Amino acid sequence: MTDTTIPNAHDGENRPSDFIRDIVADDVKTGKHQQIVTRFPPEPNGYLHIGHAKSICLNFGIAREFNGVCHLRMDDTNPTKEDVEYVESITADVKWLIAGWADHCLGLKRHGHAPDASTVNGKPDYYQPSVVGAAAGPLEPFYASDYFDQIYACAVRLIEKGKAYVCDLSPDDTDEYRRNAKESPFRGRSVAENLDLFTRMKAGEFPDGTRTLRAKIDMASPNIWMRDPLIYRIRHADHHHTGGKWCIYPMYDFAHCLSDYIEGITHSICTLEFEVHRPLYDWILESLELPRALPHQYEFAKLIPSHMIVSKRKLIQLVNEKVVGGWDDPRLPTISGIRRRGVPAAALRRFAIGVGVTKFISLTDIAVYEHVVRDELNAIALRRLAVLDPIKIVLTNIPADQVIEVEATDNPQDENPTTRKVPFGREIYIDRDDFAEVPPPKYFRLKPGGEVRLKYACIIKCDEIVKDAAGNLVEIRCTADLDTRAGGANAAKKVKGTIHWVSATHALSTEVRLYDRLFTAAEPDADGDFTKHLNPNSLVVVQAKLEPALAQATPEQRFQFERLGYFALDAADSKPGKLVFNRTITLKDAWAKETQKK
RNA sequence: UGCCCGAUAGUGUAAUGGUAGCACAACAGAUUCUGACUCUGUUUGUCUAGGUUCGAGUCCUAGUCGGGCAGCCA
Repeated sequence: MTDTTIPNAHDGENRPSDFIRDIVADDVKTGKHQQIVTRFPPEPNGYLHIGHAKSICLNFGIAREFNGVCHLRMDDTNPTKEDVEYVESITADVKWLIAGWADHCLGLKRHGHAPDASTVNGKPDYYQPSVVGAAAGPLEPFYASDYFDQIYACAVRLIEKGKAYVCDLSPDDTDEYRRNAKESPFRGRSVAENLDLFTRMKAGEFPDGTRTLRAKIDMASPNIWMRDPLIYRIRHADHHHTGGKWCIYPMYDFAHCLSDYIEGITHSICTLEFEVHRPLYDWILESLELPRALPHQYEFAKLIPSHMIVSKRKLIQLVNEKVVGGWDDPRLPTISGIRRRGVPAAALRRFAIGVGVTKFISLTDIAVYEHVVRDELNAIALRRLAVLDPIKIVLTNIPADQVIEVEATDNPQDENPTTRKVPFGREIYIDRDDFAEVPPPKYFRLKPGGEVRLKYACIIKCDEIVKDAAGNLVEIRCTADLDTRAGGANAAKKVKGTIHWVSATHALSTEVRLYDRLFTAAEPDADGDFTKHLNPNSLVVVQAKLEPALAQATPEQRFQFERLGYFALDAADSKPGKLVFNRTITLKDAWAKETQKK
């Protein structure tokens, strides 16, 4: 029972430790809670992005390490901004990210189940239980909007306690009064009058903006959020989840703490900007004199990755202005985009966990992200041969009708690697970069008169280059030393360079999308105009030549096109017989770095 | 301006009063049928000033710098 041993996080990480986990561990040790319950509460008004991934991994990670539960909850209290499209994408993205890692901690609720009402110690109580794992009947995420009845009842109770009042001040005046710590003239209304007015607000008697319900706290507080904050506003608008039932909606501060309480959340973890709201969070829950244990809010610094834009407003701008193809464009740091790009969930998790949890606002170098993506892919990607910018080579000593099958390793990182057969013959393609008519110093690929090894095949020697009338290189003629094949008499012969190739007669001609960073600046929005720093080469589409085995690629498979990078099938645009591959990320390239030095 | 929060190599993050570690990046080298991976080595750090203490990155005070909040958004 007092066993606080934390299982090692998977994904190659040691057990993470941070100030929030320390608090949770302490609460477990002192027996403060029977079970740890966290929550991930996105507002369904946009797609989830890499920053949310950190929050998801934190909340689900804690649930997972402490045998707890993490609720997925739509924080949907503003009907004018939210939409079911986002509910669906958010749910899918969360499930993808935690699959195989924290599925067993995902807390959902029975479809349509309303909070249980009861009386505990003479006090009214509401509780919405979660269901984890395989359950009878369909499950769905939690919705703050499912608690509108209960939240309304809490507002009424606050009025009855003399701790809330209906205010008729205009929006401008409300702001003005709060900034100047001046009490509203409606602050002294009687309980009866407040009750009557609030009932009529609910009934739809008043237009938007004419009245609000405000908590009566302390207009002299140095903390603005304690200066009689608004807890309900009038909004005659249909809600994506509750339809036309309501015309008043609770504000975040009122709805969030109550949603946490109703769901039995123990640790309510949010980002730093809510720190100043914490006294209000506590005030509401304490003022209501609720019978069960209260949740507590803890704040951490959100993830800010370099070379990316994660602001919802700016992401929407990129989508709406068609700078990218949609919310799931592989260049976007949305979880949908990252998935489509070919990044494994495990890599995103490793990054999201690896950046750590602190209260220090920092800029995380995208290189850290790129490193875990490469590292994860290196372990699982099937090696394949592909040529992105083909130039033809004729091996003059191999007959035109001869097909030689060579054996290629699927992944040398495996302990017992599997192999496949790759066809090889007289005409092949190599990448244009792998030949230099006038080679720079330390160039050890193919050059006139030089030798190079064709990966998995044999060493070839460049005899002659063929140009067209305009002087463009059209063909390279070489001789192949078949004795240098694996198992051959000269197999051990060393040459400095090894390059990739595909058989011209067997190659698949396929669209490959070469993605690169969307922004060239580390902080694209530092000067207020992130569009200025868009990378014009963030997407380059090529018609590539691929080895035939790639015809059987599936959307889940990850590939390393040898010496080039990691690639995955584009699940959205690939059709049978017409495949599309996305480059997830290039391999590290010491040669490119070397040539840039000059 | 008020209130709140923060500050450890280039970047991020450990050290919970007792040897300042780790990862990424960078650089040099080894290895290599991927200029990848792997391996070895190198450079670089406790914001400042006082104080408490045998001992301070850690505790206290002041300052400096950075950030958040001041929506009928979340």
